[in-house]
Amino acid sequence: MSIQKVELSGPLVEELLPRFFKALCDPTRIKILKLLLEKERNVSELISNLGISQSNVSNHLACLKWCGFVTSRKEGKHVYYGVTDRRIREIIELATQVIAENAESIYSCTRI
Amino acid sequence: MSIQKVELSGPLVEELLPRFFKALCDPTRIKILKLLLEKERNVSELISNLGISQSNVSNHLACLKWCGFVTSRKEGKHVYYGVTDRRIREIIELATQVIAENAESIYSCTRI
DNA sequence: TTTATATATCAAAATAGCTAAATATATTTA
DNA sequence: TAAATATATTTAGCTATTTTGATATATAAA
Repeated sequence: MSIQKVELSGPLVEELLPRFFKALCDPTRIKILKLLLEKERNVSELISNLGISQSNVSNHLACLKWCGFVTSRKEGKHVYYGVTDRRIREIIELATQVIAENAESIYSCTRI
Repeated sequence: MSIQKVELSGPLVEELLPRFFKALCDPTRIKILKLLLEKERNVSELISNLGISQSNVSNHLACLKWCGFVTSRKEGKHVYYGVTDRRIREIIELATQVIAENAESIYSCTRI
């Protein structure tokens, strides 16, 4: 696994960054990520934890997997999902810190 | 400036995290943030850099300011905006690293 | 104080994303 | 192999967000 050269500017990154964060801006996907940051879980476990429809969970998982947030492995009838990239956790932790200091204004923001 | 105690779980964070990332999931807002990470700029400078309507820029700035991503100061007729919280840069840099390693899949994702 | 410039706000049209139901596929068990 | 279980995909309706145009406000210059 070689270290990638990261180009912080340029059209590619400007197009992909919003797509990346789009994966994080849905309440259901955040709940899924937090459950998967605790431990690996299969789809059924996620469904019962979240209390939402199976197709909804699968759709969100497909999105998270496609964009590299989670990985999956098949075990019999079940498919287990997990968060492998430690930077996902870091990003969520940093965001949580900023939120802690701006909670009221973020909560009251009607523009978003 | 005291260190905040960050509660990583709980309903508050689960509600506010998606709102926080919503601010980052729009292409125009990302472009604005990247311009402001370079240096402080006023609204007119942002308009000419982005090539979009004035009301659009102002709307996005209102959103970014409300949620604590940017700060503003008035100087005569102009209003200058800037990014003060270093963690905003860190979050975008971490995301850029992950993107660099998943560029193709993120680019091809039709679910988002 | 009138005019021009800079920025903000609001509402409506256009667009994008989420949810759920139906259906498809794959694996296990009977 | 048939039935049951687990997960994935597709589509359509619904909802939320973005953009734009019109209008408002505030400052500076004439």
